Amino acid sequence: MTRGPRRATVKDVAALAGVSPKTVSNVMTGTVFVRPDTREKVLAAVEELRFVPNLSARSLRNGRTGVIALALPDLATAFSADMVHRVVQVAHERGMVVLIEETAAEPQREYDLVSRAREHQIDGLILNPIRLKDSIIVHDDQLPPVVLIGEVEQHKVDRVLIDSRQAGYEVTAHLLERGAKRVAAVGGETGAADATATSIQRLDGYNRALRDHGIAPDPALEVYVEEWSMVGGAEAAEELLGRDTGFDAIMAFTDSIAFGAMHVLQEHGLSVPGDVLISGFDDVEHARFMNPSLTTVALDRRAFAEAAVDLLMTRIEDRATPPRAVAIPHELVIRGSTTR
Amino acid sequence: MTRGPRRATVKDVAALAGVSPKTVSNVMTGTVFVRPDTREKVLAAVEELRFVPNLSARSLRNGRTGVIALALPDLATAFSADMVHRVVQVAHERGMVVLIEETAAEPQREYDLVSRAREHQIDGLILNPIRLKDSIIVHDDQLPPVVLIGEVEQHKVDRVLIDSRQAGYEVTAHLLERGAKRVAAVGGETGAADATATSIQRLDGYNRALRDHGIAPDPALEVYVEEWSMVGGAEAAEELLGRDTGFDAIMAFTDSIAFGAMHVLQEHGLSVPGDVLISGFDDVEHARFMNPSLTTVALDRRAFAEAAVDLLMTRIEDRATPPRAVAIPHELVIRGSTTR
DNA sequence: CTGAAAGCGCTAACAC
DNA sequence: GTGTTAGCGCTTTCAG
Repeated sequence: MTRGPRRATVKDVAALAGVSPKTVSNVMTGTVFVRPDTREKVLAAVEELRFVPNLSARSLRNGRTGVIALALPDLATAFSADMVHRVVQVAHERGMVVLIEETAAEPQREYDLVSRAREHQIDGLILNPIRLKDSIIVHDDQLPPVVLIGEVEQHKVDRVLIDSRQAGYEVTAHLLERGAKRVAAVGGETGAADATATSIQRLDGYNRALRDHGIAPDPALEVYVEEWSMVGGAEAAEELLGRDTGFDAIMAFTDSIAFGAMHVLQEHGLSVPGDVLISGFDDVEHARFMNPSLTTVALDRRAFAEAAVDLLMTRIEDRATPPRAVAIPHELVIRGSTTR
Repeated sequence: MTRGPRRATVKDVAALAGVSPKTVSNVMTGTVFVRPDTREKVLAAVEELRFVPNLSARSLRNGRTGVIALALPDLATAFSADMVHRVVQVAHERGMVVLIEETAAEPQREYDLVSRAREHQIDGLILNPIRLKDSIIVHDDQLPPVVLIGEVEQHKVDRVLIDSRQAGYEVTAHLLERGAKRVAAVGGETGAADATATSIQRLDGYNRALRDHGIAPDPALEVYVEEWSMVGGAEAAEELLGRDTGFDAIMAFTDSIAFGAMHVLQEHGLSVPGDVLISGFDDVEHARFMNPSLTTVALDRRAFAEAAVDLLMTRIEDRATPPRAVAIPHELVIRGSTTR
């Protein structure tokens, strides 16, 4: 390995500025007051030597790296993209940088991240768990600072959540009130072995809405989608069409699922919203730009990211703080896909 | 700051296993052969102490962190999301982790990243420059390992590119051959102060295609889009409709622009592809799922990410290697938006 | 193949 | 306010 020219160190700067290394350190970190003229001398030396502090050394000393990790199941989804975008922005405002990890392809990685966080030299972790069972969190006695995002049922760890149960209720009720009689729920199944809290809660809201409107649930209207993507949504729609259930609305568990489903319906000559009403979840940017635009559940993702980062930073500061949960409010955004 | 229990160190492991720290190190890094029984003893001690090596210390010693940065203008776009996804996957396969940075909101950051990479303790940087002028790269004598991605005109640095000029030619020709007479180019303008290499090349291909088909370019058909997003595309379409140019096709510089434009046209009661043909660039996943699906220029993004990561790793290994450019082939994918 | 000692660059603790 | 000393945890000499 070829290396560049040797870097200047605090010692070099100190020598040139005629001060001690500690003073250089004080100037660089800015935590202690330094007399202006000394400060100037140091800065001049820093400039001349193009001194850049070595963060590895600093981390080794003070135990903090200024790096947090964001671990999401699938980075290719619009929701993930937006989360990455927001978290990177917020973290940067707080003086931290963000390491990205993807967990869906390799479930073991989720566990690995939690248990070996320190190896990766991250100060903390924001995790959207999919396979992570409570046991992993609970059984590990020395967790790194972790914030869970999503609809996790887990009370020992900081988390940011939305009330998916209520949201699921609201969209379903909206579909029903717009005249739908046979609303399909497209996403996870409560019964599935890997049922996520998200699935369970959204489906629960859906079922309660049906009940409140005097409609009996029909298992044929519940479609399981393995991958919550457009491809998954498309497959689910084909499945649904094959079942011949006479559905007249789709309550999709994510916008991506809704997009995929809508595409297939339209390919089959069905009109949205003429023949079938469709709703999504997340309000990703595409929702506004589809044809028709998509009714969906929106949440303030900036607030979501801020809550996650801030919870994490508090936890990093004080590992003993009792776990907190922050709920981000949601809002039903009604658009063309449910407006005839 | 509250801390967890003290972590085990190589020393502790060495003591428990009855060997020297160096042997522990040898076992952990796996670079040297260690006698199986010694190895076992060490591993047992590692297990018992739940020893996790401290990467800051390791970095401090060997100058490498195993972290690369990926800096993109806007993380919220589908193209970015997919790049993040791929780069994280490839990097992970190569044993590296990825730090994400966003540059558009704060152009200074681009310079900062290049010039202060070492401070951030990254081994190298994959950068999709937008504002970065050649001067910054050229003038800095001690660059960190950098790979530029996109259509950068820059021969002193490793880069991964696609032949946007040729691709621009091909889509435009396709539009023309499908009967369009008045093709609008929606993206950047060559004349704009911040014209990017991407704009220049795509527009150049567009102009050459027009010429080869005996059509005179019309400045009224060139629409500048500041933000290459759906919102930007929507605004551009409004602008184009306002200009009353009698356009019958849109060659959008990205899929997102195309989506935004298509939405507006359809809102105005125009049919795609009936009244207007539309094409995009990038082949993001949504392209297939729009209504109609979008004709676009596809490139193998997995190959793109692999090329970027591999160039970077080679550069990290040997700073003296002459700069290389890898071209990723593209392909015109014809879909509903140009099929009547 | 394994051990001992030195030091990567920085800052916490303590002097002054 | 600033200097001195020591050491964070690891790996690289260099011996053996």
